[in-house]
Amino acid sequence: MKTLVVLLGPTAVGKTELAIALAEHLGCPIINADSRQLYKDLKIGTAAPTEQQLKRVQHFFVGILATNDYYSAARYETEVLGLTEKLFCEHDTLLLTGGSMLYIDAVCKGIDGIPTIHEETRSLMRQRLNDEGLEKLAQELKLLDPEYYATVDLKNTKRIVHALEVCYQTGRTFTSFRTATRKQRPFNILKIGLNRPRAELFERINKRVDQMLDEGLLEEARALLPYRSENALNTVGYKEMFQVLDNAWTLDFARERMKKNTRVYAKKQLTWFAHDKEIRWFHPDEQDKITSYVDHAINPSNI
RNA sequence: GGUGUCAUAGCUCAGUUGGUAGAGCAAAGGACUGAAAAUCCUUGUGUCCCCGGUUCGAUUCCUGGUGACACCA
Repeated sequence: MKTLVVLLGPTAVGKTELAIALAEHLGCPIINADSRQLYKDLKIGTAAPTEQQLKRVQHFFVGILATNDYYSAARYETEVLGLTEKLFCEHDTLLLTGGSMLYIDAVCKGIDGIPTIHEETRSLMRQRLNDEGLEKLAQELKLLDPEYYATVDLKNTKRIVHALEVCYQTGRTFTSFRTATRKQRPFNILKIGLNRPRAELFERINKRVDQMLDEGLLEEARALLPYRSENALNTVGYKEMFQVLDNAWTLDFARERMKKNTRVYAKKQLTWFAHDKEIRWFHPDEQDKITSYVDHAINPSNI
């Protein structure tokens, strides 16, 4: 039986290095599950694997997108499943690693087939939001999809607008697409979570932000300035750098905001992962424990 | 050594004409289905420096102590 080992955890916990060690141990490639490392020009700010690391183990889904490429969790699901089908012909085990919660769930559990919204619908709704306001759109959603209206967070613009977009484009309720059924996968999934005591994690985050700035994050961001409105750049680190480039913030202020926002992000990741009872948690220093856990899980008779 | 000012949340501070207190930052908790590093929600009990005194009641007023800072010697 084939196994997909999923190595996950909050940002800066130490996934990349451990993933490479584990992949070398298993003799398998790595599939990236970090939604921002997909973009080829977001290197420093996403702590993407280095050239050297990429040489040690074959990586997939790293640096495959241009900054203005559209992408989504659903597309990721499809593409990763396609890739695993091929790779499992040559490997019994594959390693998926990253911290994008929704992307990981999309691969492991699947997400519902909600249609992609056309650009004209999208810009129309954006315009209406601008002209009419959230309150009015929410009332409209109440008429078109009362069931979703009853559960949606009424202050969350994105959710309300997206549900309306789906209603208008398809002529069906948004709810009718939301089956929340778990899809079966033709392989086993073994989830390994990496975590550290909060103080230790935050210390690493703070240090890594300083390191990113030393490595030239500001220049990386400057080069991306023409694309600043792209979703790919709605990302911790780049947002703060743009404030500096606008002369709105000092570099030191941006540095502190970046640290704070990264900490908040790490906390969100942990909140999400906490619900997943399939995850077996380890400290990143417990490499031996992790490899023997994986070895045993992959082939129980082997120990 | 003398005089003065200050001591309140993890930090910087506000405040209580005496009825045990609140901002910013930091932090904590949560939601999440085709933009997810996104988007959105919630959360402030702390020996009000310490020992006494006055008072029905002191973080607030008073004596003393301790510490910090400033000025004068």
